[in-house]
Amino acid sequence: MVVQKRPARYTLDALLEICVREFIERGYDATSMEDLARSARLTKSSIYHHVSGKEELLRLGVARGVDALFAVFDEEGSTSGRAVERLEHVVRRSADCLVAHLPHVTLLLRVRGNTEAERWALERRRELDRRLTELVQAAIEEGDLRGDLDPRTVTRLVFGMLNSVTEWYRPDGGVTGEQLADALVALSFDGLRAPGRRRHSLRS
Amino acid sequence: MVVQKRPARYTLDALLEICVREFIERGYDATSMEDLARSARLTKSSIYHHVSGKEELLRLGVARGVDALFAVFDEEGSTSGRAVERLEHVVRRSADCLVAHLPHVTLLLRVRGNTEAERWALERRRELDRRLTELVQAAIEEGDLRGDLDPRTVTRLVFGMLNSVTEWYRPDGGVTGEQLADALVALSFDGLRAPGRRRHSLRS
DNA sequence: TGGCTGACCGACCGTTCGTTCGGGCTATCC
DNA sequence: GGATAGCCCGAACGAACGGTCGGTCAGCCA
Repeated sequence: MVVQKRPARYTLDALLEICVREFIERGYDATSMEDLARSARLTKSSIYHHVSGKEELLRLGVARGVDALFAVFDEEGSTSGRAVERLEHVVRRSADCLVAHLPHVTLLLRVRGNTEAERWALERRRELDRRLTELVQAAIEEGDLRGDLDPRTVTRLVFGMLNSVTEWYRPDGGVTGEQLADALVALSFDGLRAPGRRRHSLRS
Repeated sequence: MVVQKRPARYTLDALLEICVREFIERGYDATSMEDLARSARLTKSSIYHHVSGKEELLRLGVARGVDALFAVFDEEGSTSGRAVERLEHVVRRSADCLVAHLPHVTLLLRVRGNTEAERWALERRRELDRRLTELVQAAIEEGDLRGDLDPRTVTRLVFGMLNSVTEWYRPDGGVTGEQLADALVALSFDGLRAPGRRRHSLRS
């Protein structure tokens, strides 16, 4: 029978939260187990009671980020309706999701492929990229998006703008998640230019 | 008198190029001096003949990236004309510059502030961000950019989209620097939506 | 031709890394 | 109240780290 013996200082999730924060601040490789232990007010060896090692902490962290992002594509708004509406839904909800799971998604977007866990994360990101590209392609074919830009390129740019949010967004920075999602959708679909002054051709 | 004794295998720049490439591939912290030496076909100790240590390689690399980006703001097109035109010039030329100095700029955008050199690089990036924000603010006040979005937020989003290019762009990937710059400017200013279908209000 | 110097190397330094191990403490169960 | 199991600790491990040191070797100049 599993019983609570002594009140544990940490659940796995609580410890993970702290470690992910450290990974983000210094970078995974620059963060030592001592750093993690100090931040959690534990000893190095105690951490091994909760996880098998440093890499598992990374794996658990990025997996949470992956799960959060993939969930957006399973929502009803991402699977039915015109492609352009599905695309808008994905962009908006991805922004929400990014804000809601900021640490995990940030960690996910920083992996470089040095370990098995990181390579798995990179492959999952590529899959997201593929799905987004399909949406853009479909929306162009349905005539709702301009056809003078390479779908692959604009997908990466929109995705890049979306993901760049992890580089600067702070929940207490005066910008709500909804405002951010609005700005992202507005910029992606209609651009910066003031209404009535839009250009419709590529070259100046 | 300084004379060439034996033909040196490396100039500082040539060695730096190799090291920057390694830093980008694995990340600075995950790259050991042994990795660098192996990639340069030198021994560890030989590298210290050219530079004072690992951190100097990082410092030299990011400095080149900083110089390249700042040069854009000193160009004539960035200092005269309407703000919206200066902004477009900066975005377009930053894209060019990013493609032309891809490795150094990529390295610059990855630093996390662990060393003195990295903190200096972060400060310079913040300065670039400030200048771009000023441009956006001015263009809104001149009535050329929509005023319903927070200048700070859209600056960061456009900057983020621009910088995200380092995450995927490859010179041999079939997209020229000019095509990329076109797509970036088109997306930033006019958005994805097909002409004639634009929305002008924020909310759906 | 012989000394000098720039370029490079092999061996090794002290430190820090991620991880392991044995054991101690404490709250619960029988 | 003894046994048990969960949680945590101190000490230490081998490996890998960035960096140092003395020396070798090739080519130029006096």
